Amino acid sequence: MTEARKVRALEVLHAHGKRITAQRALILEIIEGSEGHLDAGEIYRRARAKDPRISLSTVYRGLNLLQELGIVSELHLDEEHHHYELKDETVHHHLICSRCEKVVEFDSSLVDRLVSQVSAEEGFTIERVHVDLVGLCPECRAREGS
Amino acid sequence: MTEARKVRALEVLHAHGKRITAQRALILEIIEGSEGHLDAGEIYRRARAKDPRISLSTVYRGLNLLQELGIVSELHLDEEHHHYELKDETVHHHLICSRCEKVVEFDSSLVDRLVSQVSAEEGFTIERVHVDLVGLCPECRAREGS
DNA sequence: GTACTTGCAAACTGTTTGCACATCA
DNA sequence: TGATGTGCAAACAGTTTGCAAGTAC
Repeated sequence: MTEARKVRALEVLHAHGKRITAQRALILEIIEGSEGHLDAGEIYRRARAKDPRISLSTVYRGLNLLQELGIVSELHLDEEHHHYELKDETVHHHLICSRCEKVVEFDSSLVDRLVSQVSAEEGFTIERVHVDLVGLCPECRAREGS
Repeated sequence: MTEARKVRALEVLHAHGKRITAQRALILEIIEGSEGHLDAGEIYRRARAKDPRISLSTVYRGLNLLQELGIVSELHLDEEHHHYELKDETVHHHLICSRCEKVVEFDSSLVDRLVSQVSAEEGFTIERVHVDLVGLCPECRAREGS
């Protein structure tokens, strides 16, 4: 099933006249099987475990291509680097634990209401919506004591 | 009035045993009189217009200090660099024009409702909330035609 | 006077690019 | 075979740091 998404992604590559190389398939596989939200460095590290000869620039080029074709999205969860996830049909936003960095996805109709309200008030035509909530996840809060 | 905020900021500096240098005052002045949301490079450029001898590292160090003391906040409006604004008592979020890069601040009680809802559902204790809506501002939409 | 700040240059991190070689269709 | 993709090294942008000289208090 998650496998099906990878196959679909590879078809999109092919449909755009791009080659399906071992490296690209590997990058997709890693993003797929990872709860998403990895950064390029981490994808590179994991890729090297499977194929020690892959280069960091190939990872970046692969991610950029996948992004152009709409297969993955680039996130800006923190200030320092980009993170990537498989693009999903369902819109969702991110809850990020400030201690363990875990990312949980959520969606809420309140977001849509917010967008309608703000766009009506300010006259913007909204194209993209980013909602990131940062805080302690239940596990870290428990561990935290207090 | 906006002047008053700068004075207050300088007092905070002083209260923390930090010196009030011409460079720090200049950085504050620039952020103050700028509709906010400048990045370090732009602050540096404007600072040099007033004091050609200021260095980029001084700007970065100043911004980091101001941030540590809670006087300015660092934003991540786009992927590439940090932006800074004077920290305000009132919470607000950002509407960003994808064409002219203009930033409009907004707030809405729907955001608070969203936070309560999500934190109740997922068990997170929310510490920070980022809502960024990206789209065309009214002016750019008009100019755009279509 | 002395601790804090600055300017400069050099280091670092994340990301992109030029180029020769490899490779898939 | 010819267009595409890869690996490597070098280039970049944004940001940070070490150090000697300068400055606020």
